[in-house]
Amino acid sequence: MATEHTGTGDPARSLALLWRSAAPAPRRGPRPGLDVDRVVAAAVALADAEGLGALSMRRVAGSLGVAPMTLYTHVPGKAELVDLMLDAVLAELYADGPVTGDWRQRLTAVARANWELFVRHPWAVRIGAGRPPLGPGVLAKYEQELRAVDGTGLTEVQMDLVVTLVNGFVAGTVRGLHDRAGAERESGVTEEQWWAATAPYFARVFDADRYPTVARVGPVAGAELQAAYDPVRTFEFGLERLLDGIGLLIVG
Amino acid sequence: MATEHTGTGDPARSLALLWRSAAPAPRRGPRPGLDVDRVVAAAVALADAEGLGALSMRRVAGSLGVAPMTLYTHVPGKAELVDLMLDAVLAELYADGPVTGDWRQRLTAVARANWELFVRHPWAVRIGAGRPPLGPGVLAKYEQELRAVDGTGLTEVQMDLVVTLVNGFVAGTVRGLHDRAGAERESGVTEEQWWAATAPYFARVFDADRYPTVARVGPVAGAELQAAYDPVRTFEFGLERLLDGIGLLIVG
DNA sequence: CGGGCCAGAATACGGTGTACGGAGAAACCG
DNA sequence: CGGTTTCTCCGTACACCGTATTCTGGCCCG
Repeated sequence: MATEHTGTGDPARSLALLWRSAAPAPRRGPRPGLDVDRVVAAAVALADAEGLGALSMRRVAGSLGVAPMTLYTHVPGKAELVDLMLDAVLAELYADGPVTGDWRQRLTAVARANWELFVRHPWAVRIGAGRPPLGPGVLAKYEQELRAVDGTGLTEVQMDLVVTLVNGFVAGTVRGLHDRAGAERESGVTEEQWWAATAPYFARVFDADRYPTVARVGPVAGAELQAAYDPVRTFEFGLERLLDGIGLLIVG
Repeated sequence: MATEHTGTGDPARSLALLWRSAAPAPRRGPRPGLDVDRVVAAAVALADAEGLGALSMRRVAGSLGVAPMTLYTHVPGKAELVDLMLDAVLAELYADGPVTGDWRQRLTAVARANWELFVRHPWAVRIGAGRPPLGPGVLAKYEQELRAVDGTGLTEVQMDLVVTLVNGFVAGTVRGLHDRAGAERESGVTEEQWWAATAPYFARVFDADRYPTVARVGPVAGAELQAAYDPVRTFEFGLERLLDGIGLLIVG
């Protein structure tokens, strides 16, 4: 499983690819049998199906029926491909139109939309986006999310901070969801099996006198959250707390 | 840059290593020139210095002056080594004693302690811990953090949820910090250089009429947050909002 | 003393991204 | 029309990765 970084390589080339504003199609030479959109779509499909760890140039090329080096005719490198993938899936957000309602409803919708996107594309949350691909998907997302907190009396800086906060919350929470799913997929061992295998040995090393609060809270939380599917419960619980806190900022 | 997963391999072996409760040292055979602690320390030092992407068995072995396969005498595999590394650094938390004060002060201290740990060990936040290494470091952390919200009137489940929420918030925010630092380290291009290279092309594709809110908010937030070092500001701002929200739950 | 145990390491294999250069197709231009 | 240029595609190679397997040599124990 790999974490990829955005924002590498030549900015001009990357932005041209993101906005599909590269030079006009060449006039000479053989007609291409492949284009950027198809490469990106194949890569997204592979990552969706098998996770970011399965995303190799060889695998993407194989799924397109071409040689690995062929991909480099269309994208400068793997990192740039990942930029393109991320921007492509972010473009799915708010495709049905902007979020509506009062500020709380709008922020709730923003959080849920992002959550659902990362559920559809688990790999997307793994991408270190310190230098986001400034493509149409990213810009549309940022625009719609800023609008969700527009007209609330927040300053521009506060608006940006709230949007960043909600995004960070969702990303962090959905990571928990995927960490569990990823561990299962990569090991082929379900959580129940893992715990069944681990618990006997854990019981041997765990000293309730040394960790009294864990001994009290752990079994109760474990029993209840196991049933309620912990990362989702965490999301719902956390979103309420976060919105309450943001509400104090907006409403006072 | 790799994201590693915790919780793989044989649970018995992993737990024995985590708690250093493996069978007594063998009596026969050559005296080991190496032990688990030294392997873990070398791996932590390498990851601290160069990030998780530089963490290969060959590199760790090289820093210890041994052949790569030698490491496998001491740890079953790379995944288990990563478990050990994570547990080792988490053991640094609250080493000076538990957090004190009222519930808000305690949670603030928990958040800050975690933030500072991840600043010291940036790689630690990259580890998908869906199946946490249940070693002394992880257990001590969980114990202290549960104590920070003990006696507040929250149920055991709520305690666990609040601890998870705060941890997720810190992890998500510090990732932003590291995403930026990581992009710079891997590309050798500072953020200013990157923006200087990107901005001219971005200006060409960016249409203010299509993204009016971004056009209004972006420059203001960018100017102010650039100076205030955005991920830290996000952390401070977000922590206040989050604590306000948790406060409504605790105090009503 | 000799056999067995054990740490260490050499070798090899299957996997990764991509540099480099060649082959062949298609367009351009004199 | 033919030579040159442009362009897509891809084979080969290299440096890197984790680790399976087997061999070597040191040390303990009966």
